[in-house]
Amino acid sequence: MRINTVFEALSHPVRRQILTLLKTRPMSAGELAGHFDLTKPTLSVHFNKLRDAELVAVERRGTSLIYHLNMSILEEALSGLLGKKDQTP
Amino acid sequence: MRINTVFEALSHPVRRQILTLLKTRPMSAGELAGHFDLTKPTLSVHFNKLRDAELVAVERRGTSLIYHLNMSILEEALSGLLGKKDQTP
DNA sequence: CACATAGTTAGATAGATATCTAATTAGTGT
DNA sequence: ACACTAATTAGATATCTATCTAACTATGTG
Repeated sequence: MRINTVFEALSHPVRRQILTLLKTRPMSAGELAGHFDLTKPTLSVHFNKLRDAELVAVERRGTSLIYHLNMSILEEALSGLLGKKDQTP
Repeated sequence: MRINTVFEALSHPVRRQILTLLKTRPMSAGELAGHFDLTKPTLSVHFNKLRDAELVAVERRGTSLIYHLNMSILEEALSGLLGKKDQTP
């Protein structure tokens, strides 16, 4: 896990919005793109950065690519900043 | 709290390192600058971004400016991304 | 196989970010 | 008032980031 890659990925509002959208359920690239006033190639670049950070995982389903949220990386990165190694609640 | 400002501030490794240094104790601008291979003006810009995001607070002590960590903003921003409004442990 | 659909990659460009040197402000002491 | 130290702001520049259009890849269907 590249902590720098994770925080860079989180630094753009569109990418955080994508993560928020994926909190409800997995979505295809096209469906996600429909929520923004940006072209598909632009969104595709954002998807790549999220994937590089492992904040999302991809699964092909026919012609569609389905993006899934990966919460655990988010938690890892944050606990890295916030505190000690093991902080059992 | 500008969530965007907070995440932008967190996106640079030097700024995250500054926060980590401040976890142990408050430090002056000069002392913080000593930990990096960058000029003071450059660090000063980083301090400003952290202050804008309210991730740190400043207190003047004689000719020195002492920077303090403000954990709560970090937690707020993160819980905003991670989950529901109130997630009492 | 030809075509349509979903999505990505490539290349170009405008705008934002990080960094430096030089100049400025603020506080302390002589 | 002057000099000294700590730190900031200003201005310039190099690099990085986001975005677009155009071209390409992959999958499914008649």
